[in-house]
Amino acid sequence: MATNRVTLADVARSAGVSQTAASFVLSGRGAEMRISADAQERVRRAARETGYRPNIVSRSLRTGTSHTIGFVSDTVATTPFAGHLIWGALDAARERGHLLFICETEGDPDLERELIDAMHDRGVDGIVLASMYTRKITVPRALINGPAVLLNAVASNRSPIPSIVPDETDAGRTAAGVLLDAGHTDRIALIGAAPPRQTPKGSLAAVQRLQGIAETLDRAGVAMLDAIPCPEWQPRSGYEATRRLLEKTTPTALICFNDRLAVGAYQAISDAGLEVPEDISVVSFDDDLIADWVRPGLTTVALPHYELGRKAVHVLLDGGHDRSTGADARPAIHKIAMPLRTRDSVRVVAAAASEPPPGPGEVLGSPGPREVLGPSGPREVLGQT
Amino acid sequence: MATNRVTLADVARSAGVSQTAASFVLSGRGAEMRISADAQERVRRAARETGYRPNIVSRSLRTGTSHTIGFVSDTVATTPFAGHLIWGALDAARERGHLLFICETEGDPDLERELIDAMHDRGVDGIVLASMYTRKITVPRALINGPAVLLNAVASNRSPIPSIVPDETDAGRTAAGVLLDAGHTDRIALIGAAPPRQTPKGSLAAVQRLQGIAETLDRAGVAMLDAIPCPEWQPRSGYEATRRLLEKTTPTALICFNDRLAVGAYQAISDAGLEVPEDISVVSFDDDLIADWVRPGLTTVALPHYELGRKAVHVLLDGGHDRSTGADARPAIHKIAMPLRTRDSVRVVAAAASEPPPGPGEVLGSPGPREVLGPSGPREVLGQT
DNA sequence: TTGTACGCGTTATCAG
DNA sequence: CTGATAACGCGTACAA
Repeated sequence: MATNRVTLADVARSAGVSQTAASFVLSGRGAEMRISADAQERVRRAARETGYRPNIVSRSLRTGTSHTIGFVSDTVATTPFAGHLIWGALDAARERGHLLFICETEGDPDLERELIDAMHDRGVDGIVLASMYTRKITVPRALINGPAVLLNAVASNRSPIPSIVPDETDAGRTAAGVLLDAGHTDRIALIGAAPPRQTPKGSLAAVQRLQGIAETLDRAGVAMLDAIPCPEWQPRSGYEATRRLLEKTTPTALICFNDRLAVGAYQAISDAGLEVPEDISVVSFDDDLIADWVRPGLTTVALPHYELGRKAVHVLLDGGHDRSTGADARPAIHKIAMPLRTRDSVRVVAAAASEPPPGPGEVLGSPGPREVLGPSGPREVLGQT
Repeated sequence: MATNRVTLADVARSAGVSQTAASFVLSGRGAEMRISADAQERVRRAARETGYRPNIVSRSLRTGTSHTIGFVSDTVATTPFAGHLIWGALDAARERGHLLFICETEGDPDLERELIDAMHDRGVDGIVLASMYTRKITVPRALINGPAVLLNAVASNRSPIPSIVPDETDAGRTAAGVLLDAGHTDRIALIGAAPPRQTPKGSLAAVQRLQGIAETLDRAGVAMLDAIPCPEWQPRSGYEATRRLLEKTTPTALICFNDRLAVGAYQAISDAGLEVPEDISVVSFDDDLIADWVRPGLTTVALPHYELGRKAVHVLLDGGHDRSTGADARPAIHKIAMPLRTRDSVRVVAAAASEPPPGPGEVLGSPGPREVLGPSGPREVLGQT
């Protein structure tokens, strides 16, 4: 395969010690094994000078650990937005000395099984099964052949595999809280609130976001003005829904169930001769690229893709010590906070306790802490020529 | 690592033959070794029923081939557009029974070396070193430890490593040809044509596209009206350049050096009270996502990312038998055709030989065949909720 | 303190 | 036609 590598035996010979001694020294157990300081030094020098690198393949065969993780996604790998999932996983893996096998199943269960098996054949230490959008999935049988975590997904069937998902319910609370904090205690409408049945297959965002919103609004004693369902979470649907809404009533704030719906809402609001945020405040979810393109910038609760990816490999690598938690140990579901990205689409209605300059929103004390920004924002996305 | 796998020894025992026999049968050399048909059948049945899968790690240790490829990119992996590079590589690898290690160097040479070494440690069969945009790179020393190809890049130093790049020169010919074919024999201006020095670090697109354009225009005997350089290939620069151009002259067609420049040009044209393509035709390069968003749709010569990715792993896997081509065997540079994506930004000026309905452009016989569309257009890109 | 020997799961050589 | 046996590179009981 390569220009002949130097092996541990080479190093040992070159240092004038046994292979065992060399092995102990290089794995840091030299002192423990009471190898002479002189011999240790000779081994290290030989290793350095010959450019010795341990052969992970053979080590893997012996120890069963390959410092390798499989990342199996439905289509996330080469998708513009959710590619940040991979970014996080990649960074976390590298920090811990692991490499990632990455592949896509294109939603094909057969291909999925084939790829998972192919990874097990290569002795991966575990598999991250990732979904492009947060949803319930049926865990493929092939996964039981080794450690695994579900990324951006939860198991619909009973399964001992832990999940990493965004905290959508809390995101709902955050979104509603932003409006409350800005003094909107009335005339709040929802765009995209759909009954579970009309929601993308297995999607969790719809119900959980709604739950968080409803809970927060209830607690504050404000009633929803209206809620228009949108089976398709695309700009066009958002536009239609908002148009219908504006025909029958006059909201002062909108919570759109994702940014693409919000873009449609922007357009409908504009068509109606109204302005964001002067006439209608808009808050949304995802922090899609467009959230920063539209004018005024869209205040939105961000999907923490990068952080999700990181967490997935951490849980995968540190996992295994949580199956003892009680007899009926349910699979752990790790919820990752969805940080608020404050932009300019929310108007402050009532004067409140704190400083006005740092943009609208972000004021009054509503139940629970409110996340802002967070350290996980990944790098810029570039063009291609 | 897993629920104990079934090994070749298990299969042999279960079939009542020696491990050697089992190995031969399962590697298809049973007949050649004249194993009894009966024994062969028993082995195959045992393998099937026990769900035997060969352990690639141990096989790799023995044979030195891991059915694994390393894909090292600067930042292409999670980039919206050029992620298609990976898509192509992934598909091609899977078709040939290989899995991909994917990682990113973020342009850091130390990290790059570390990752390449980590892959060699894991016995990869070869490494694809990918760049986000086509350019010259200095080949990292670590690559010499095994087979490799350069993807979307060529070596600036002398190096025996083959390259896969888009055929930018021919793309230039194509772009110019589109205008010629549509009857534009006059008043053609260039937006983004920059002297090599002002071009993004090591970028090849600028010079090669220009060369192809110039060559084709020359051959047709048409002189360029003007050429405005744009050191930054971004919409803003395209806007400025086009504005300046329109202040001093009146082109009837623009060749923009990429789609982002073209978007800026659209805006400047609109600001000047003119229309595309009625007043000014526009043709461009890349087939960026926006090319299909803007109205009218932008006719552009596409970067064949998917095809590039495919070709890279093919060359990597089939390579090795091309070092014998003469004594001074230069590294092969594989140029991948850039297909034309015909949309609505080019007006047909002169009536010509062929059918008018199928959109503008795509008519007269100009030197050489003109690529259209091509089978490599990958899948749709989706949202995230 | 150091060296010997065995095994991880395969493939490959070489006598029977 | 088949069955021992070695080897790939490394880790580690065990013996010296």
